[in-house]
Amino acid sequence: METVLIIEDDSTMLRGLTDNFTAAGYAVLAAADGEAGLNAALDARPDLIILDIMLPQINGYEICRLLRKEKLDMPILMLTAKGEESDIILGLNLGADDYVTKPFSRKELLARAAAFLRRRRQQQTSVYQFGNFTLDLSACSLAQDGRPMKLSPKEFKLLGFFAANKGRALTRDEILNNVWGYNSFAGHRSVDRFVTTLRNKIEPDPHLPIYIHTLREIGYKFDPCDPE
Amino acid sequence: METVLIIEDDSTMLRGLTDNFTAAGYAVLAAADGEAGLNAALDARPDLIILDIMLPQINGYEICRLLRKEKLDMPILMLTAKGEESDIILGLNLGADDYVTKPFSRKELLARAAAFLRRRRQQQTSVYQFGNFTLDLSACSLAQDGRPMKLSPKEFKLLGFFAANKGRALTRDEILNNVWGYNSFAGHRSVDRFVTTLRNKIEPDPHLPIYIHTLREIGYKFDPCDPE
DNA sequence: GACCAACATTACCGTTTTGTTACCGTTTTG
DNA sequence: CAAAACGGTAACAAAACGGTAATGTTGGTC
Repeated sequence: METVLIIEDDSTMLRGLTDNFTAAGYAVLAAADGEAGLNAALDARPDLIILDIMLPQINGYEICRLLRKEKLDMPILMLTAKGEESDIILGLNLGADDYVTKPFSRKELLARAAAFLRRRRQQQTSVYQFGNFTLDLSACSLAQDGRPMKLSPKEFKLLGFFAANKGRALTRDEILNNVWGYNSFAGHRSVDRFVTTLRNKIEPDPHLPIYIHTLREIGYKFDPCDPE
Repeated sequence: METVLIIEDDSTMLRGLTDNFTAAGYAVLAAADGEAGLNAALDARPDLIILDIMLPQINGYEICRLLRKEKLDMPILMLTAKGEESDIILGLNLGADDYVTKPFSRKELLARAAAFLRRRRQQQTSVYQFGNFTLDLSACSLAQDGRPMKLSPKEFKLLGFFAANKGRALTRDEILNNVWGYNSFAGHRSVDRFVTTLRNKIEPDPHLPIYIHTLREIGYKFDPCDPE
């Protein structure tokens, strides 16, 4: 889960923001002053920081500068009552990524935060782990214990579909439509054949599959946990 | 130099922004309507886009959506007269990175733009190392063990694109759009041919590539580590 | 014009992939 | 229990795919 660190001295505001972000599905770290915030950032390495400018002791600008000096490069979203142009520019120049002035809409703040996190997520690849296998869709690679394995295009697509639907019962028709495509003429048995070759490549014992399970009369189910 | 594309239909505003950005040391591409903007973006691949929402024909949201669909991931800074919260959220959800409402301070806009470009610059290197090769994009040079090698312009661009996307599976379409340009008529097989000539120049054994790997049915992957 | 380099396209060829079939053992059904 | 249904899988032929040499095209230089 993605973690958001909120550094804000106004306790009402802090509680409100915490509620907003937890409700939106983030893990929230809250800090009421600059020092606590700085330590939390260094310690927990959150994915995003919401940073109030007006703080006791160390102010927001200073925190921003220190974080960047420590080579922490998560996005920082600054929050302030001031609407002064020069403040905004100062903040952005110190390495902040965005600037929102109070009073602000909670929804807008959440949307801005989500935009940063989405961008970050885009940059990292989609990887599935199961057993001692690592399936990386964006790199188009499968590795067992770090050793790359060779799969044919269809085998790869099929395994990708399985991994994306872990634990779900999949009919042959569903599999055909998603892996082969809607206007493919491949017959049902083709699925079986590819399941066999996949099993031969990834199952420790292809006759007692622990990843790809057969569901009689239905189809198959990919479930690394399920021993049945 | 960094290129900023400004898409804005109000000619006074467009001229003003162009002046601001050129004065700040950027190369500026200006487009007065959505279609021109879209083509300019696809063609020139600017480092940042300033995008007005209210445009004739195609509106800003649509442009934003289309750009992201084409896998262009440069920062997009939206510009609008509307201050509606729902508009801002819509824009950010469509893949925009920032939102500034008119009237805005020129300095603030420049500062926000600079913040994005600074972040981008941090992330991207212009010198790539792989094997005993050194590829320097800004110097437009490739050297093996310090000895310079000659590459044709397209070979160079292709290798640069590979290096910038190390480890990622690249489809022929992606490669064509990024190396050949969006409105090139080059066919898919042209990619193959250039890969062959590149391999002949950089691979120890072109038949057993260790840098540029073929991904059947997909395209290619540049991965100096991956032996497969 | 002759020449040349860069580039796009084409055609041919070897290899890999893939859909199907057939046969077999197992499970379900009546 | 026997028949039927079902899935596993080896074998095979057709199709798809990528490597690459040859060919055509363009644009620049002498």
